[in-house]
Amino acid sequence: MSILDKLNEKQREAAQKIQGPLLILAGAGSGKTRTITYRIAHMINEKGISPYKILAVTFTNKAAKEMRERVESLIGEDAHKAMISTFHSFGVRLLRVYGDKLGYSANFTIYDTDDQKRVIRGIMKELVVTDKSLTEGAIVSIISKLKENSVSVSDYEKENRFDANYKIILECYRRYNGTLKQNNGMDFSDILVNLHKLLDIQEVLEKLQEKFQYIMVDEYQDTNNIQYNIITKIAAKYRNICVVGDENQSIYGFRGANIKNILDFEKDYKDALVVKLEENYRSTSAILTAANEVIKNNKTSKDKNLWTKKPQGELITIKECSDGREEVNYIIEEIIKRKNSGRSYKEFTILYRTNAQSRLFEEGLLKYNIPYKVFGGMQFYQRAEIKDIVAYLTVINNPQDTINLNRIINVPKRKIGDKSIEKIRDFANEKGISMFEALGKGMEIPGLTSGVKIALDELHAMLKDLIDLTNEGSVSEVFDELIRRVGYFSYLNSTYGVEAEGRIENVEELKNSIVELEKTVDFLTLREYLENISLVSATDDLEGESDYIKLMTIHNSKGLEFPVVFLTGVEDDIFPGSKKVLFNPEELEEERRLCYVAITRAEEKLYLTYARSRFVYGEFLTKMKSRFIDELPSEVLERSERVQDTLPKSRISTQDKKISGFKNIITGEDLKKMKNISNSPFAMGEKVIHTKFGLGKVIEISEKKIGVQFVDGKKDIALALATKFLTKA
DNA sequence: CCGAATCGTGTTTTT
DNA sequence: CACGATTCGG
Repeated sequence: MSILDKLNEKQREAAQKIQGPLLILAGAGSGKTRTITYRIAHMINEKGISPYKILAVTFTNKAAKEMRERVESLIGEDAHKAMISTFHSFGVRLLRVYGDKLGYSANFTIYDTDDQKRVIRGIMKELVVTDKSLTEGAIVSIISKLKENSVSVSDYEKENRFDANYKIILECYRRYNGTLKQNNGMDFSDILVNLHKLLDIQEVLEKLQEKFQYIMVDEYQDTNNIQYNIITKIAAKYRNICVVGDENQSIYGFRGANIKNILDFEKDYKDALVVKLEENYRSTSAILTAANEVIKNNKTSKDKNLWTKKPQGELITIKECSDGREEVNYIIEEIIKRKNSGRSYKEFTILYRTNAQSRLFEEGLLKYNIPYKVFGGMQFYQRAEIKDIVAYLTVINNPQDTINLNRIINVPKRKIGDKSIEKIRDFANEKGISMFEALGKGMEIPGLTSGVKIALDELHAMLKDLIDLTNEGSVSEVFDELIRRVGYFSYLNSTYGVEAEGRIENVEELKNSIVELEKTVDFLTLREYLENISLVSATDDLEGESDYIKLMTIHNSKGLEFPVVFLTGVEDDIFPGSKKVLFNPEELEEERRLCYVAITRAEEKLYLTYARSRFVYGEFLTKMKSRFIDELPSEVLERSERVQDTLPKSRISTQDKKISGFKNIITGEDLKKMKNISNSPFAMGEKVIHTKFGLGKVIEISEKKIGVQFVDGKKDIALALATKFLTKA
């Protein structure tokens, strides 16, 4: 009897190969995670390998967590002794320990994309960049790419290129790195860059090689060059490296993932054992046939064909809709139909290419009172009020962090404007102290009014008290004290009016999440907490308990599976996306892999929908169905094309235009109505539907406006416009 | 220094 | 269209 008895033959072959290089090509739904977790369990329990010697790297926290839990269920406590972690958390852990060798102190800040943009924006101002074609976002992504391809500032300088913006980008890159270093901060790429730098230190490298003698990398097709280098270096001594992946699911090229890493593994390790897992346990054969056919069109696809013992199952439905609204209605009808015949909401998932597409669905679902949850998109942590609080906490954790200090120095308003900030900065530079220290010496700073000086003094004292509090208090205590001392809620109330309530709720939700987190560990330090929130991802909190429909991008759906999947907006220019794709065969292949990922999420039933016309960029565009639809084999398809429009086309479109297109244009008719309105058209407590915010309830009526509570907050609507946006529910 | 109005710009995908 | 950034008047 062995743990491995529960695996199929191929899976077992892979799990038994402990020594030497191993490549597992695992098709979608082929029991990849199962194979890895059993392999780890087998190594520890049956081969006597110390769990401390095992390093397993994944891309998302969710995957790491799942892997840990599944190993634990097989062998118990020992599972936690193995290092099962994401690339980034692994890097951060090591850098907390060894970062001083690279000039960082252990409390370094992790900067997200928004922070990066802010820094670049500042630098561009300094450099007086006039070229409008250069956005901070573009520069941020260029810098990230450079970093993840191990091109340092001096390497880039040596390239000495002649493109128009080269010099500007080079200078941005240089100053950006300087700024981050000065602030004791790292961006996501720096975590990898610095981890890689650590490995150049012989003593550290040897230590790690000796510690992690058995290495596993999940989703290997998504590794970028620097991740590849990191893994290669650590594995170089013992060469016990097992990588798992599927070249057909490489969908992160835009962020530097290099599909060659997996394609060339056999060249890198000539003695590698290659195991292909092709039996799929997830989907019906109709779905697999479709997936196989689509991916065949890719040249980079290795020879691999998914098969299943399952029957064909339901055909795949292709639905043509006249526009986005009909697409929504159709999907809702199908959901209701299937719900009535026994399915529950949580079995349905709506997938789309871009986050912006979620809106229409949200409106529709709200209207029909169908519970749903959107994953990803505008994230909780990106909301202004949350970012404010997190910025405060970040400064408390790392007072050297001037970038976050700048964010909150005048929030709430303390009369410290741009001019004053400049003076403080100059003073700090001159004295060679940090900006935080300068706050404490406000009285000595020339050119400030006395009011500002007092404000600085108070701010400094407050932050200092809070820093002291972190030594004895828990994160939630610091949090409460912060809110109280800052007077944050009254700030929200005075600046956001009726909208404040929702924002206060968000802050409270943040507090709750801290309390929840604190329950799971002995003692949560502020540093650990901040690290935790900067490394979480969109689907990390996906739990299967509650009964709601899931909405997410295809990217976010990777690694997940759902009984019924609606793949929406399958139109040229949306999926495959932008026109650039037409000219770039590599990008088209990536889009096709994305399509493959989407199809293979479905277990039992798959729908593909597209619209003949869609409202984008503020106007109606005529759309063509995606080329991917033509790549599907017709024997597994069922077309649900409308035979005939029940309403004349023109009427449909003008109606729609009225609702979503020109809702802000007021006609003579409306003006007449406005004059006649003497009272609110809606009663207190009445349920209403807003064209944009969906279902809401009237909770306030005044002379000029009515206040409506929507799901994501309270909004004010001018009485004169109320009938235009609102209808009775 | 602050708030309001205006102008301009932007759309993949995310650890 | 919708958001953010810039600009102007107080």
